[in-house]
Amino acid sequence: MDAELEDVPARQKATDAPGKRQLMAAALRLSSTSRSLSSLGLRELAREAGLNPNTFYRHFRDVDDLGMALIDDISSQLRQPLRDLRREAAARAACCDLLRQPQLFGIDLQRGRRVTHETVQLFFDFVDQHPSVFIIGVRELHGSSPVLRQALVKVMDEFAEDMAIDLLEFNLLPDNLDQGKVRQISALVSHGLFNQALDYLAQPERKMAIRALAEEQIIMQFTGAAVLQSLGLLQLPEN
Amino acid sequence: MDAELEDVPARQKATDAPGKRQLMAAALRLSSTSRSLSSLGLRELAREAGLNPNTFYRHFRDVDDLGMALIDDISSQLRQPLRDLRREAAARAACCDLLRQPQLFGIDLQRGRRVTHETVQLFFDFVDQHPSVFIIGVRELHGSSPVLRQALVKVMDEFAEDMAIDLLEFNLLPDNLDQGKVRQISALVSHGLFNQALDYLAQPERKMAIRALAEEQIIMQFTGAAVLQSLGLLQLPEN
DNA sequence: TACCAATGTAGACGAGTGTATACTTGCCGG
DNA sequence: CCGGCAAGTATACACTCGTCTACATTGGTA
Repeated sequence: MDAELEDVPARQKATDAPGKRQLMAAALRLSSTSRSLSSLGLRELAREAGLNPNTFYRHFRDVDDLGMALIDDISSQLRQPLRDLRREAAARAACCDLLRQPQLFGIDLQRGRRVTHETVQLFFDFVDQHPSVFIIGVRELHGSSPVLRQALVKVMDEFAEDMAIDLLEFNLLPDNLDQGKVRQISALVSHGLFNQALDYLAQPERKMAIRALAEEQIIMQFTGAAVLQSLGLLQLPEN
Repeated sequence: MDAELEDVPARQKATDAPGKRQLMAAALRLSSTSRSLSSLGLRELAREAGLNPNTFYRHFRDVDDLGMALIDDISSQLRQPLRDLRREAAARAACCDLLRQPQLFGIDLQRGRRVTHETVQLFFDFVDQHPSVFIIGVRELHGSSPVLRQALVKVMDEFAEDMAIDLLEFNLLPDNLDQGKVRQISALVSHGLFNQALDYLAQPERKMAIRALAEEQIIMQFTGAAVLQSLGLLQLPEN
């Protein structure tokens, strides 16, 4: 039944009490198959974790509190690994062709497509390896708890921020696109990717198609942005 | 307190029993301020509607059933009006300049931007007038009930389909973009718009910025698609 | 050794929930 | 006028929920 495993690396969790870890794991398990985290009962969680209902009180104030702890955990599981992998991939793609060949409006399409491809594959591989994390994350991102929403938006924006930094560092975009605009477009791309993660997991038979679609969507956005910027027609709002 | 009103036009609802209407209205009211629809209690609904709990059984099997009825209603409230408004706007934008001036890769940027602008304004005006509908819709779109999810995806895809038809009819895209690709891009745009509707409602102070951002995102996508297609570099998956 | 804080358990309380059965009311066709 | 039917109500039962108070076990530390 439980073939996921989802090896929880337990960075700082090692210092946490076992009950706390079990409760968080139970929340992840339940919310991926059952309903949204906010609607999970304190007792339901404890039952799934094989603990006494009152043990919950020892570690969390309420379910939202557990949600925040879970998001902190998710964030630390996601950000650094994904970032490392992406930088590695970008470097790999960059070293293969030392000569930049900007074909179009200052954008090097071949290299951009290769980096995009690697990034997208990386992202969805990660989704495949941590399905519950993304299911609960995207669910709560559109859920009813403002606290969790805000925390998750922050996670996504950090991801976008990392992406923007890489894009600038590896000169993947035309020079006339300033930092702010790169950041905004990265945010759009990031939001898009996370949203598609749910469809990706819900429709295993379309996995490859969704990957390709996401990839093409990103290419379209960056190409469009570069072209419009070159023509002086890009009108992004300041905030 | 309840300054929304959201004048429910009640197309076919007029034939429905008053209790049924009250229950659906209550669901809309509750799920926009409180939690997700799936986690609403049968009794909670009835209480909000000022009815006996058992009245619920007269009209619905369970909460998901009510959700489906609600979505049917939402769909009929949304599709035709939005479509009419959009066609009207497109016609208005088209008649102003009879001469097409394809500036770039077969795309008429000025006209495209104008139509996009009108469409986006229309859409978000609609969101402003029916906030609860969009809150509950987007919530359940990422929610836990597969039935509701599927129904809502259908609504969004119908919206995309209408948009694609208009795009083709008004020749807003380069001729070399075949119907399938227009449909796919429309789907991407549609999904993007609906997803942004939640942020839009959650952050009233950023409403104008979100509108502008959505607009620019659409322009970027279509521009990118047109440019890539012209270069023979558009690689959308068949499905 | 004795204390103590952290962790987990036990049992019980009132409130709220989904559901079943049975009852009332208003309406409409014959 | 009457019988049936749909809509809504009343009451009751078993269950789950969040929370409270009290108790047991552990490990470290003074």
